[in-house]
Amino acid sequence: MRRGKPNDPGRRSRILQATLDVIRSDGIGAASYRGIAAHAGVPLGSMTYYFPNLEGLILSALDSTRSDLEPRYAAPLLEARTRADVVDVLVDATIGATSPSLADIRLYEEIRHHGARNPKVAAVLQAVEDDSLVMLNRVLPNRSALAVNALLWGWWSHRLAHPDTVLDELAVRQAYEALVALPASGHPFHNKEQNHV
Amino acid sequence: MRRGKPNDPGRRSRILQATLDVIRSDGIGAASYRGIAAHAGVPLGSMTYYFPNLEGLILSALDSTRSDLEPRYAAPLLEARTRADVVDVLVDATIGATSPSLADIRLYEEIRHHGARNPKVAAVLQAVEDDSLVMLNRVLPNRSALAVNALLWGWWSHRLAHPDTVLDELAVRQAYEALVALPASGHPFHNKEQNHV
DNA sequence: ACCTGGTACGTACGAGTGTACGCACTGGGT
DNA sequence: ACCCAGTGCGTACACTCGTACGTACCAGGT
Repeated sequence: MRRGKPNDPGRRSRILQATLDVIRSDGIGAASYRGIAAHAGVPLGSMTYYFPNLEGLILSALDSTRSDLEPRYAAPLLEARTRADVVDVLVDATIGATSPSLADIRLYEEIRHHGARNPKVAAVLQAVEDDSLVMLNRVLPNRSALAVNALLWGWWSHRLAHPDTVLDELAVRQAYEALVALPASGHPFHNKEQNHV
Repeated sequence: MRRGKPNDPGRRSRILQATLDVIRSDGIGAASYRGIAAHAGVPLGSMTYYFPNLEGLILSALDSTRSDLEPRYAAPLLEARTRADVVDVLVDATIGATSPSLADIRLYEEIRHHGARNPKVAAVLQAVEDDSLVMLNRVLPNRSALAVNALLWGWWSHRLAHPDTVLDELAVRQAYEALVALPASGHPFHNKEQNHV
């Protein structure tokens, strides 16, 4: 065993990755120094060296998911021109190609779950949500953005609770169409534009 | 200390209640035999006597929330005559008088959270969700019911993630109105009825 | 050639956990 | 009067956990 050398340079990030893996598969509650160390193939002493306390490690790992989430619908949303395009992006993010895997949804669930009690995690959670709302606000009236954001999480959460059933695409699509067509705040006139069914 | 006597007859249910209290305030992860025993004012030995293992205790406690959840909008929903009534009930269940407290939402969160990993809890979770969907299906087309159910949870979850901000009632109402007005499956005709803005 | 500061890690401690187990005590049957 | 099944509980064991701490090792300065 060789000590002292400026060893494995990617070790720190490997630990972070292993932390996310463990959280994804077994939850934050199962994220122990020893378990993560075994998963990452590093000795226990390395863990406390790079991350002096466990909470810091977990927070770093959770925070690193922010950059994973953003591209989920950031790019497609910016390209969306009509409201029908926006609906397509949302449907896709809910059940299509750009939608998260069940493991990823579980990971978001972990963040929400711990955010409800731990203020530091709550900050991460709000940051993620705000990123998402900012994206939506660029292409939707504010009320719609809020509702769409809530519904998106509702669908994901539904998938998690019913892993064996698949959501009907038409039901998902029509719901988004209805929300996207909501009038902007303060101006409850009927909008006339491009949401063909 | 008096032993042997058929003691406190309500002890078993007091333990269950204390379990829910602990879970509500500190989460399932903090639900230990010793902590619950202290909270309920019973000795540790009583815990393992009434509930030989911890998982059984937690499952029993979670399952007992089913009867608390149902009346949340069961009765009002059955009285709803028009779709506008349904919207009122939903808005109320989201942010109004019949809406759950943050502590209760946290409790549902706990159930969802553990349901994603523990099959027994998943069964409890699906039962609760199915109860809810059955209620909604009585007064709404099936597609609407699914979307409404997802959105309701989305709103609640939003409240949990943003405890300091209050949801705008009009935004909530309009979103439900849009979903409630969705066409029934297979018949995408425009509906003509009573959803005044 | 010696020292020194920093990196990497092995180990041990104290706190907390679920659960097994055995003893104390009782009310009812004989 | 005795016994005994069953209820209620105190205690201890085996284990896991986060973290503190000492030590081995190396590069670079003097």
